[in-house]
Amino acid sequence: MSKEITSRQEDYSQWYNDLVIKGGLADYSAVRGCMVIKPHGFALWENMRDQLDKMFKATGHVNAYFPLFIPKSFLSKEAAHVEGFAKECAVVTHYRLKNDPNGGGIIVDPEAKLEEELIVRPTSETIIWNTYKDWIQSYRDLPILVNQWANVVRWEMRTRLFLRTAEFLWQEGHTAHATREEAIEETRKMLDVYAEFVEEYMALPVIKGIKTESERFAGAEDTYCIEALMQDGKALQAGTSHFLGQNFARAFDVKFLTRENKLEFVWATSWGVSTRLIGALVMAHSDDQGLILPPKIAPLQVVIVPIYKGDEQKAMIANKVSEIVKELKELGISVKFDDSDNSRPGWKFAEYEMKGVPVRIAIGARDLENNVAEIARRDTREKKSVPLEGLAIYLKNLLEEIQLNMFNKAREFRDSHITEVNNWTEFERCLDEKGGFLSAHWDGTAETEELIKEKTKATIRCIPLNNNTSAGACILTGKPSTQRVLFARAY
RNA sequence: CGGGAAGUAGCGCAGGCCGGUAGCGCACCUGGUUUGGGACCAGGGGGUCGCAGGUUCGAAUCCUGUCUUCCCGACCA
Repeated sequence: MSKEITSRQEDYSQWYNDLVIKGGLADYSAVRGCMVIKPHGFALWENMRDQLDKMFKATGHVNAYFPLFIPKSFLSKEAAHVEGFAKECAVVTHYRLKNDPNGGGIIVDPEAKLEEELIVRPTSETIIWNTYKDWIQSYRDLPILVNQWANVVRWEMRTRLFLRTAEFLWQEGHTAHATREEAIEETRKMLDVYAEFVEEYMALPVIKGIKTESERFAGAEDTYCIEALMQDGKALQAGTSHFLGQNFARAFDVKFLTRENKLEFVWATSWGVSTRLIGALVMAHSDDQGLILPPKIAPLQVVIVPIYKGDEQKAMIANKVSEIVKELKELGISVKFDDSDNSRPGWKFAEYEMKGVPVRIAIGARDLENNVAEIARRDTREKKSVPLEGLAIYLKNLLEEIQLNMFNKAREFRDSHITEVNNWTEFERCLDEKGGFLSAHWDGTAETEELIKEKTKATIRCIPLNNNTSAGACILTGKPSTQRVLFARAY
């Protein structure tokens, strides 16, 4: 039992680390702040990526690829942008190594200094808008709807597997439009795509909202976001979509001729989700036995474990299982028959639970006699004997039910953790004792927001879209407020 | 970048105070018995003790430096 998981109650952070590592998603690497995404974790990312990619294509986007390196001068062209990212950039200063003449091994060749340093991209707005300048002359060139799947680097002080690493994988969409309205529409559309993906495929309910000025992306006019709630009551930003206005067009001088032959700056958006979503998935759904993955993106949906005495029984079971496997595959269900002799059934049960496989089938000689199999679902840990006749259809339905159940469970948790609070005492107590989102009035100033953050570590996660306006008094200052916003401690 | 903890076999750890040439559990290999919730017996392989210096006849152990990781803060997706 070398693989025990720290319980959530004992140490939530350690529980998370245990799940990621023992669930086979990722490992620490020899490189500071960087992780190795292992096959199981990468398969999960591939499933997420493939579905998102489909959704991007369905909304008219195409993929492209821009350089990993960004000339230093590019980054400084948009003032807010450089200020936001300057503190966490990896910088390439040289292009060659050589043998140390003093015998100290390989050193950086001091003569191979770059004329202009290169920044390893923390995001690609600058290199992309520098490129778009050449792509855009007239309104006929618009819109440009490009996405790229890439890695980016942000030199973080403190890292956590998937949630915050120095290098991470993501997609970044960068679009260019002729009008403000169209760009805003794009920004909102992609937020909807993210929300749909996260809710439908990751079974994770989100709140769509808009960020306050202080939480806004560096260089954006507006940042929209989807916020999810983790089991420990902390919020996690699951995706962002930015309306960039004409900020980058101005910085990179990207103008186009309108139908009326007037020269105007282009309107921009950018939007992204990252491997951080995997962290959200783990923290939102899993339990003390291991990962719980939603069927729609689980790398493996069904595992079959044979239980047998002797080769004869094993062969009989394998024979029956091959029929089941065939039927499941015909229904598009991914399935693995684990007939390895290396470990016993109980060990396999625990292992697949750890890895979050949604459904396990155990089948032994006794089951064959009765024409049944034991079906265990990961989300509720229920076990049930089910007739082999019609098993594939049963499993298809079960997978759908698990997907739905996971979403409903997460939504109930989320909904029961949005608390309206109306005075400061309540605010502090609710934050400490209950956690989750606090719906409260705020006077709309960055100063108050900052003060609340200093006092409680809670930030304004977002102003929900379609928020009801209601007159009230700021939770801290008592000044007049027109609407409630959502506060939470966050990852 | 501050504060704490830790690096000894693939993994988890003991040994360290008091220096004498490294051990336990799991995993691994061979053979056998097993198989409905992490099997058992017997035999076996594997470690210049994170790295670099220093003290010493002798260093996992003492000293200095350094790297890495985890936890808690400041910064952030």
